[in-house]
Amino acid sequence: MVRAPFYDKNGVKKGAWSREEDEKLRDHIERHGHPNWRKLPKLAGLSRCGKSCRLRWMNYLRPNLKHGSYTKEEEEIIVELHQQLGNKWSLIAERLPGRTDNEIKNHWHSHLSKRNNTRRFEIQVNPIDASEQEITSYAESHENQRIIVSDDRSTNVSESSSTMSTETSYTQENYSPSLTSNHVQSTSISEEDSVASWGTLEGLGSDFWTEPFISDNVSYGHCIYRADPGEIAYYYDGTDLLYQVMGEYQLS
DNA sequence: AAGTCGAACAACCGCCAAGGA
DNA sequence: CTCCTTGGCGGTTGTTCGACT
Repeated sequence: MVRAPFYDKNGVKKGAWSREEDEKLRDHIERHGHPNWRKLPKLAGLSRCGKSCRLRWMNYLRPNLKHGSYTKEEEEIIVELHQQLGNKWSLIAERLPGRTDNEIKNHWHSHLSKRNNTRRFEIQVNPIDASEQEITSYAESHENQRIIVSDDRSTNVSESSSTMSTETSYTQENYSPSLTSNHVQSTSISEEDSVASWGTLEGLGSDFWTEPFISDNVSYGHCIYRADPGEIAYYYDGTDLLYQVMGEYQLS
C-alpha cells in the first residue's frame, strides 16, 4: 500500500521504508535523540530527507504507538473531538494516546467521515398520506436520529404555503411501531447538493455544514423553513442535525 | 481465472509559524 | 526588520489488496 522505493534526482531515497532503514533510524534516535531532523539522516547513515525520517519516526517507529483497529470508544472520541475542533488532527491525537494525527486522519477519511455523512439525509414525505406510524418507522430505522415533520403535513395541497409552521418531533423513545413506509424514504445527499439549496434558509450562515456547532438562536426542534410542493424544507433538530424534507405533495 | 473498482493507509508535498542569525 | 532554517500540520497521492463481476 505504499510507494515502491526510488531515488529522486538529488539521490534522496523515497517511498516505502525497509526494515534495515527502520532499524538504523530507531537505533540512532534511541542513542542520540533527534535534536536536528535535517542533519539526522546523514548521521544515521540514511539516504532519506529529514522530513521523511521525522514522519517515519512520529507515525510508525515511536515507542508506545498503537497500530491496528480502533475501539468503539476511540472512534467516539474522534467523532466528538472532530465536531468540536474540526480537522485539527494533531489536537485530536493528543487526546488519543498511542494514535498519531496521520493515522487518525486516515481513519476519519476512510471510515468515520462516511458514517458521519449518513447523518444528513433527505426525507420524502407525502403530507397527505404519510401517517405518524410511517414516519416513526422511518425514525426507528435510523438509530439515534430524530425525525421532525411539520404538523400540517396532512393539510390540503391547495392550502400549503411557504410560511413557518409548528412541528412535531418523533423519536424512538416516543414511538416504536414497526410499519414499513411507502411514503417516507431516505436517500443520502451530498454536501454540494445541500449547499446548492442554502439560499432558502434564514438565520444560519452559509458555513453551517462545515461548522461543528450550531447557532444559539435556533431553538430545539425548530422548523427552519417550510417548503412549497416540490421544494426542499429544512428542519433543525436541536442537536447538530439538519434534515431535508422534500415537499412532495403528489401521490406516487 | 481475469479484470475492475473502491477501500485502506503509508508516505509525500506544500504551506505556515516560530525562532535564531 | 528581514531572511533563513526548521519543525509541524493538514491535504493529497500512489500503491496494494480484497471484494465483486
